[in-house]
Amino acid sequence: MADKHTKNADIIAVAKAAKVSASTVSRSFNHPDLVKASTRKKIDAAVRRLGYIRNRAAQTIHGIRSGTIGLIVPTIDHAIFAELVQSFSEAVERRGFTILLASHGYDLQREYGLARKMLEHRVDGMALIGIDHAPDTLELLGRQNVPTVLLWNHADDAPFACVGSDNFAAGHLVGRHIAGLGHSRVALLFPPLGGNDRAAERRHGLIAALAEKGIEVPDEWQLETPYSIGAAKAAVEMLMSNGTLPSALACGNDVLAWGAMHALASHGVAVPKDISVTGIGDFKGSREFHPALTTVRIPARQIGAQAGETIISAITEPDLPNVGRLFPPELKVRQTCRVL
Amino acid sequence: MADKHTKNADIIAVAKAAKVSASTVSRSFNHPDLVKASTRKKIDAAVRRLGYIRNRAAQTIHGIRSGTIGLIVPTIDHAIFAELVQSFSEAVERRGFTILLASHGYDLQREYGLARKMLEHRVDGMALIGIDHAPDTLELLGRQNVPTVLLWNHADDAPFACVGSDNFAAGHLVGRHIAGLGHSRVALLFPPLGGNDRAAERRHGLIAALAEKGIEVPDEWQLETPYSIGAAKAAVEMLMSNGTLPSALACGNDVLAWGAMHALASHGVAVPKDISVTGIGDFKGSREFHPALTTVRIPARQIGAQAGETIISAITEPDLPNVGRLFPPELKVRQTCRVL
DNA sequence: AATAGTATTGCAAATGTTTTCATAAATTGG
DNA sequence: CCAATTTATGAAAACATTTGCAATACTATT
Repeated sequence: MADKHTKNADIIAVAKAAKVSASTVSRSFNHPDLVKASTRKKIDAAVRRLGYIRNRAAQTIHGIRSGTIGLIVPTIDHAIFAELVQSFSEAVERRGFTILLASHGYDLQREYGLARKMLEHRVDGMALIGIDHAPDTLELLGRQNVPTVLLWNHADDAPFACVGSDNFAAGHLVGRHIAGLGHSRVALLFPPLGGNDRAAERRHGLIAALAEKGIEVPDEWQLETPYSIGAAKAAVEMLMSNGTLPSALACGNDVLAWGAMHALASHGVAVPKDISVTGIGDFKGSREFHPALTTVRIPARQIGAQAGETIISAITEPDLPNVGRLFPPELKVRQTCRVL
Repeated sequence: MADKHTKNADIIAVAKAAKVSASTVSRSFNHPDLVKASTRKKIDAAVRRLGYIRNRAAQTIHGIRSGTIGLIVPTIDHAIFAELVQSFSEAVERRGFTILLASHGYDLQREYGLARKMLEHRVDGMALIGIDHAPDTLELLGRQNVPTVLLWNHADDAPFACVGSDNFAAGHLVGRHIAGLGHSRVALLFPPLGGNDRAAERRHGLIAALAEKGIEVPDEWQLETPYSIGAAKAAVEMLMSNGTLPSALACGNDVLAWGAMHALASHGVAVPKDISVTGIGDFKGSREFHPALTTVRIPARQIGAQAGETIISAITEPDLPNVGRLFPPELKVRQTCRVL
């Protein structure tokens, strides 16, 4: 163990140890071709001997990039964003960037505060989930002129480049599928819509598709629960105890659908024989579920990876136009729906 | 929109706009009680007008804390660490810190590189998963004298404070439970053990408990698959097609158990009638699963939250001894095991 | 009204780098 | 072997802050 009271080495200590100037040390890191091989060797030796670690903060105040990207998500807790965070982080890591991560719990005002904090850290770019944000947040990001990308949802008129799917279309896809199968008595299980434009649009799309076939969802079949297996299960158990079941249950995402299916299974209600169930998302595990979940695929890994590429290129090539990308949702018909 | 070529305001611009010196502006942020209320007002107005955002990089090179904590996990992809990351991040956010997040995919050499990068960013503290790390990593952290906490696993002789559970005990708990139920023909489903001391210890504990009852696990029943529902399902399907089934299947974690149960269900093998299944972890959803999964609870949220507290206090009160905390694993007997 | 004390502010140095410019050293061509 | 290049290095300024110290402006006390 090095003794505790030694200041950690700085570039000047290295310079002294290698008997060169600080400039040379700096150059040997940033433009190695400009320094003689033998000097570089001496420097490398000194670096190792002293355990020197460069100070990015000091670089950053020169306008050099901080090498960090701010990522603010509603939550990391669930399957929902874990995959996205993972693939996004892998993509930016590959280019030498590191992620500053924070979550706001679907509170867009907290999101603003977090965005500010990330700007204080001088992140080189920002990634947010969804298109709807507090006006403050949008103005802040615009004014500070930080490359920004919006993930998970997509719209042409969004305030920044979007990399995501069309959530209205995703909802519409399930709605049309269910209606097409002949279901008219359908229940909805969605999360609270506040601060969650993705869920809101899915729901709109779903209801719109049903309406096109003249189907309406009665109030008592419009269930709302937080994104959690436990809450979904409880909600569906409540539904079961309250009289007649619908013939189909459309869930706002796969996690909700899993919870619903567990509830149904433990009460001996067979899927799809007695009731059809759909999710949205196609999370890992939905295909393997028994019965395999009919859902709409929103390719989280691809979105995360692409978003990483997009933000990196916005950072490293600021002159290129910063275009987003739409990953169209895709209906995955599996085993949880039957024709009526 | 502000015009793009205006430099973002710095503290001097604010000072000019408020007709005071930069020192006063700085003081008004850091020691507001030292500046007259009226001056503070002028400054605040200028800050708002110019959209000034403090530059933490510049503060950091003064030895002021960066306000960031490095968190390096094997992966964020699965349920496994998502909950932990979430609760850890909430805990440190509450104290005004932000997380720098990276993942190494169970490659401890990559972990070293990531740790280095985080040190370049001058994180105020570091959190790693597990106790085993590359010697380089340990030496680096020790030498740089960065408060460090090890998550998820626990040992008294660990190189840094641990906040986690006893994974050997966790494995032992299931082993004893299964053996106690009269099972002697048991199969194991575990992830690759390289770079994963948690899984390795669970497995040891499990095998030790079985051995105490004279039970051995034949080679062909020692299954290994990555942590994924899909891979687990495939492995168990393979197992089913290869002759006789064991009477119990002990899985290295709940995700693996879910995959196994889906495989069994889709082949009409009833749990627990035809085969008993156990997990480890007690992830969200395991209790709601149908049938409810018998597993060992490792309280991810508590561990994450406590680890957050621990690292913060190690940072803000460096003189206090940096002690960890053990969350003992707890057997959750539910519906997936039967007595033989 | 003068003094002592306190509250407020500004100046300048310091933090750890990078970079521009200038200088010194080495190499090349004749 | 000298001049002309080219290559390698160092000095100093710059980056955006904070802070110790000194100076100034108040307030209260007599």
